[in-house]
Amino acid sequence: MRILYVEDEKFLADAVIHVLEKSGISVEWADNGEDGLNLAIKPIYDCIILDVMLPKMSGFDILRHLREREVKTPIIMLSALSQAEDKIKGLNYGADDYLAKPFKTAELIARLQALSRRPALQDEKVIRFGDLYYDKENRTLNELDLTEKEALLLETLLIEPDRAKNKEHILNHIWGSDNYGDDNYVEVYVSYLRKKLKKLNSKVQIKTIRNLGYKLVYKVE
Amino acid sequence: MRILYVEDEKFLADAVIHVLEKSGISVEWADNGEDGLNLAIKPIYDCIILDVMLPKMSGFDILRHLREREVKTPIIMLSALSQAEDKIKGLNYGADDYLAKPFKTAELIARLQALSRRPALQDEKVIRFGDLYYDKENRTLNELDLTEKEALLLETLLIEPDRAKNKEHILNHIWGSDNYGDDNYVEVYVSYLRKKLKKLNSKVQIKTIRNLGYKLVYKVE
DNA sequence: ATTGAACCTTAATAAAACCTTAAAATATAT
DNA sequence: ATATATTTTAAGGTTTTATTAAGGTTCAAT
Repeated sequence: MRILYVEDEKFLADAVIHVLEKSGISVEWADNGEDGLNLAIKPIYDCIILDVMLPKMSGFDILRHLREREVKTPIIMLSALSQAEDKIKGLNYGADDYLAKPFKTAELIARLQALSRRPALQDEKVIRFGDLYYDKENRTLNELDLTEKEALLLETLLIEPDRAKNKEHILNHIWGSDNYGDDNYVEVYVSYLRKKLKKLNSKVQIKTIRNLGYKLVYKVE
Repeated sequence: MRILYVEDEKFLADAVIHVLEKSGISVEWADNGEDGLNLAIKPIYDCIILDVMLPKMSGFDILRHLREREVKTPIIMLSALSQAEDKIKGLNYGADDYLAKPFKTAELIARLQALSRRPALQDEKVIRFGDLYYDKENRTLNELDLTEKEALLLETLLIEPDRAKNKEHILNHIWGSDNYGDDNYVEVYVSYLRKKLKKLNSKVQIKTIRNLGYKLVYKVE
């Protein structure tokens, strides 16, 4: 997935771009409204994320120009003002979604994926996450081979990596929804996968959220 | 699109319904607050339009009840009073839009469409309050993990944060209504949650209102 | 000031949830 | 057919969280 991100706060932009790229989303960045509009016109993006308050030209203005020229790229507006009024204004001008600042990047990713319909990463041959490099085709994680179930577990966790997955979800994904397997299956394979992550000296870990599920985290200290 | 319209002025209602249906919007009508609430609870509407002044139960009351039960259907408030105060009140209680009477039906339709366009905006995964950032999905509060019960307590307090919740209410919300637990459960978890707020250096506090309950406050000095 | 009720905090115990390991069963390759 | 790898099962251990209980503090009424 390839997106355009128009945002003038460099600090925020850096952080967001970092996370998005980690999730396999390729990001182009413009730090003002004019550049943003010029890029946005090109029909190469799967989605455009527009901050409202921008130098030279506001997000609303860009939005209006784009819709006037019938550029159909899905657009998500970002604004510090969570007022319903602003929300309405953006949506009336033809934005597809609206997110109030500050927002959780997981939320942004979820909405990007909702808009782009096809669950990203799904058909990628290779998935990067943190210092990990998973090759689906060869079922290798960095220099280690994974078994089938280990690989399926990893793939499950790599779909929307910021979202925790519960055991039932994982069971369905690996053993099929008919099979009402034991939670212990999951625990065992989480344990196996953790062992391999450790062996790789990866900074990626599988975090347990009690009663809720598991998720991948990239430990940056 | 299917909507619920709660309005006691029959003459107005007829006219509005007529225009909406002509635009392909299917409308159900309730002419008083009580019926309105009973219908509104059903998660089958794309939007609910609430008049403020209603027999038996005001639009604000309906709104409050709905948000308390975590009904996420988008809501548009209608009021003869275009007072800014009323608008703020409605939006604070969780209305998504506000329209002053008299209004043009074209305006209403535009707003209905704006609201229905947004994809699943209603199910917020993240709740902000003051300097707090609660991520329901990952059960994190800013950078800290919460346990299940802590999270449930916080969620309870975050529903209509301006209203104090008494211990019984909290017990029901966390331990279920059948369980007639000890008030001390609540006190213990309030204490735990306070400890985490302190650790976060948050300006949000849990205020005790003796004999009445607890509420969140955002301390701005 | 004294008192009792409501509330707070903390620590211990109990109960779940989760983790790990290894043996048994099954599948796969040689 | 045998060896090897993987999956399933099972058991026991570890950790986290929930509950209980006890003693302390605050508050408001007298």
